[in-house]
Amino acid sequence: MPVKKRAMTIQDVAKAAGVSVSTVSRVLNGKVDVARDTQERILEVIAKLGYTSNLAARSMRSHRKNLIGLVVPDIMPYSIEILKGVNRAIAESKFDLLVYTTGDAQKNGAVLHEQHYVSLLSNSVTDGVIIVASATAEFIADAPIVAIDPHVINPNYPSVQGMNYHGALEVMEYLFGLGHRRIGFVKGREGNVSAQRRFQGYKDALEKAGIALDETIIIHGDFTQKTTYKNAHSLLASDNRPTAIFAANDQSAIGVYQAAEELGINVPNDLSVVGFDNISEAKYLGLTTVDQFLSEMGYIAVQMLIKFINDEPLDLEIHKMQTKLVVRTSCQRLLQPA
Amino acid sequence: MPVKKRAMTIQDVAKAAGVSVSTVSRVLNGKVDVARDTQERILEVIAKLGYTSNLAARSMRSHRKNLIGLVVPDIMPYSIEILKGVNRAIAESKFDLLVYTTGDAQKNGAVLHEQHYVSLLSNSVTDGVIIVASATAEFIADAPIVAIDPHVINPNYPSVQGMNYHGALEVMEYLFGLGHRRIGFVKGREGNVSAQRRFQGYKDALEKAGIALDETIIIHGDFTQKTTYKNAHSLLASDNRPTAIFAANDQSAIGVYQAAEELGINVPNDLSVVGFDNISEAKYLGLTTVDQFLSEMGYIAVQMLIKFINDEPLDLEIHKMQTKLVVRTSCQRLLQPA
DNA sequence: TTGAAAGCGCTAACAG
DNA sequence: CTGTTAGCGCTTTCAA
Repeated sequence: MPVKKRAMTIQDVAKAAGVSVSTVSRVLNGKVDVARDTQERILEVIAKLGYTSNLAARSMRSHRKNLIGLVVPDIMPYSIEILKGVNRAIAESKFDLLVYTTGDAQKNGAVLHEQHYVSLLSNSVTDGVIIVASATAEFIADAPIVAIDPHVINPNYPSVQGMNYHGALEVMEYLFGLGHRRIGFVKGREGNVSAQRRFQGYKDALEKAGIALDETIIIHGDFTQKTTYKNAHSLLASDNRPTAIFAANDQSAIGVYQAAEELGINVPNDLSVVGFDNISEAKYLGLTTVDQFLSEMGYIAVQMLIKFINDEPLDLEIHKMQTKLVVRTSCQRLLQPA
Repeated sequence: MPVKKRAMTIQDVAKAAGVSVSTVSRVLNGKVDVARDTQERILEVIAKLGYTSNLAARSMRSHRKNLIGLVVPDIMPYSIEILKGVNRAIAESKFDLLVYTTGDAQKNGAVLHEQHYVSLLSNSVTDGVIIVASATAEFIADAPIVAIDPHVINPNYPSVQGMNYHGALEVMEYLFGLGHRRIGFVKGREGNVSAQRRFQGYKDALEKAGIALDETIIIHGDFTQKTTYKNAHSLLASDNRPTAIFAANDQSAIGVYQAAEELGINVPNDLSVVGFDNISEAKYLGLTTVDQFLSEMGYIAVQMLIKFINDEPLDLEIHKMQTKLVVRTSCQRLLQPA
């Protein structure tokens, strides 16, 4: 059976210490204008009673809570990667972290509720909130907001974004450098900004290299392994097969890998496969992945948010991180076309 | 620049809709006794204004918050594994999740503060809390508590525990079945209950098999790769080398693996290595791991907690999961002694 | 240096 | 059906 004692209030402490609630409150908040012995007595009582102040009540009256909120759609590989970076920054700061999730983006009729969760935290309990992969454009909030990898970009609040476009250019250049000319692409989820950026990078790289876009070597996908696996078969089985395939994310890359394997096509000997993102087992399959440093994004977002909370200007270092660290390509595993 | 509009209150809504705050509150809480058109008007205003109720204020008055708290020391592989299971259960429930962490177990002078965080959530904002890998024995809390894998077991509140002892027995039996007789052990962190249980399982299994405990093939460790790597060298290099090594966790197993590799000892051909836990890259190194199903523990803990919150009895199914699912050994990779 | 008292935004009786 | 009112536990003036 769970413990269900009634929680103590500041009143209980006051009574036990024989003082008024306001005096206890002063001690609690480290105010200096309390007599030494009163202070000690109160602290003793607090310790003995195991009293902890009520977050809700406290948040309601005072402004600074030393708490940062993070709203994520779920705890899946993508969010987890970001969480790791956020955690690191939190550990280094004097803020604690409150992660809010419904466990499933779809649970309560989706996107509509993002605003809800943000205000839930920001208006009450936290000093600021970070929101991951949001599709909402505008937020009403008491406290500062930083968005990570938002699906739609709004100039009204700051965000940390993956370098999708430039990452894609880099990958293509690397493939060109290896001698590939016929490079297929697996598209990401329809309407997703990151996916669009990656595709744009692919197309622009082709154009710059003077290679015509060949629609027949473009595979439709939705960031899932399964869809790509299904959609990749016919292209891989045909004579039309490209020498390399660039997938919009690592899951898609795995899908290609599985389809290839089933058809007896060896990766990477017969076919080079690169995938964006680096959060799945793709790397263990010998696939090349483009690391977007999701966790860096989380780390940076916290730093930015803390600056905002403290009303400090964003310094150069953070800007640099923002633009430099977020993408790094690691293509060691790719081979030249057969 | 972050958005910093003043947050709306229920008063603003009431004013805008031309009703009293209590009427708005009723609509907000889905009470039935509100006229159709009043209701609609209020909902419209709420939507237009983008109003969201203040968590802190709401929590203070009403008892049911539909929110479950989870207190974790940090967001590291161990906690993440549990988080995944918690997330799954949350997604299936009508509760949302609030994860609280300081980012680093050591940040504020450690263990002392667990009680603090628990009451922080449980006394105010959540309907119940799950606490991971706690070292605290007693909790004072308003709401129900469930502990996951506590370092010290207290009969006063329920906990979900990994089957450390039985898992260890299973591993040993499997190794015996393969013909191993000289089986080394890498100990876990000193004073950790799980580590002790695993070691006890090792010892008891030996005894049951009529094999004397050989202290010389026991390696000291602390659950880290590095320590084990350092400590394993001399044993692996000696003639005394066992045919199999059972490590208290996966990190330790990796440490053994690295040391072995460096000495030109092939795993698993020359030496079988099994590790408890299954959250690191151990599996990709071809090491055998004992899956404790950390994520299952998280899943179960949420289910238990929800039962407590709803004052429902724990049903058989949960009990079964509690005792049956938590450990599964998967030893396919182990070979017979050379 | 301390206490009394006024709310923070909200919900829940209690009247009407 | 709706408004008035009394707090929830806390911080923060304002007085003493």
